[in-house]
Amino acid sequence: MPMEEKQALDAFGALSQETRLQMVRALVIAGPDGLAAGAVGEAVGASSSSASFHLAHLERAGLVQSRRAARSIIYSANYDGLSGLVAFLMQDCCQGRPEVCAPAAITAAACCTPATKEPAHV
Amino acid sequence: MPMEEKQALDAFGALSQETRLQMVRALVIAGPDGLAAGAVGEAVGASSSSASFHLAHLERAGLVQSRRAARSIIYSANYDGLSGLVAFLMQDCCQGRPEVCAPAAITAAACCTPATKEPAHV
DNA sequence: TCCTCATTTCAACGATTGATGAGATATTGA
DNA sequence: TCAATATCTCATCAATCGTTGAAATGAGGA
Repeated sequence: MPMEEKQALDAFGALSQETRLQMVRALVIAGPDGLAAGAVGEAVGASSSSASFHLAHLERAGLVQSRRAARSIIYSANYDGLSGLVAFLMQDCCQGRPEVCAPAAITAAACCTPATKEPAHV
Repeated sequence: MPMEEKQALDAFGALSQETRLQMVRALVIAGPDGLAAGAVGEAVGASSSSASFHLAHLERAGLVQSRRAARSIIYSANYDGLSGLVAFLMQDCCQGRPEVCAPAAITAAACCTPATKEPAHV
């Protein structure tokens, strides 16, 4: 199910900024355990204030989520949000045009290790 | 092959604006024949000046392309650019994480009419 | 050539964005 | 309770963005 347009606009806006794109990458790589806000900031070379600003932006956009752990706030990638954005891009924005979706399907199959998941041939 | 990061940032920025997102939709629906600049502007309710501004932005981002036809300039969706962006999102940004790619693969399979294209089981 | 249509370019403006540093808030441990 | 740590919030400021209307460009038809 594709995400709502408003949320998709926010998500695109969130990913259109270099610092935030790097943050998403770092958090995706970190996996479900996530990283503390400070660690994310350090990973992308942002001040604590700037890191907080951008992480809040990403959270508002539904691309990451946070939880408190002791003194730290741990951020982690929101996989639903990310895959929802991919789905939006293919379905809603690109209207399911085979010219867009077919190459995307090939990419998906190639990049997410077909062995992990059956092809889901609908 | 994923697009370059700089271009992806531009593309995300281009899609983060309502008028431009609607323009892309209109052009994807219009298909390879495209629409004249004026028609795109009318479709999304933008002045000629504003339409020109946003179409130029989309073209810079590699999401649409233009050609002249008589007095009109015809814009059309750049399917390579769009599918490249989907690929970037899955591969580069999301690092090929199955949590992101698997749902995306299902979406791709479901939305682009599997009958049109073999599953490309790589 | 002159006129008209379609589009782009330009300058001005208000609104939004991102960076910075200071200060506030929340949690832990002594 | 007090001090230390981790993070967030706030105010400020420069830069970028999007809109508007007027003027410039470019192509086609009389």
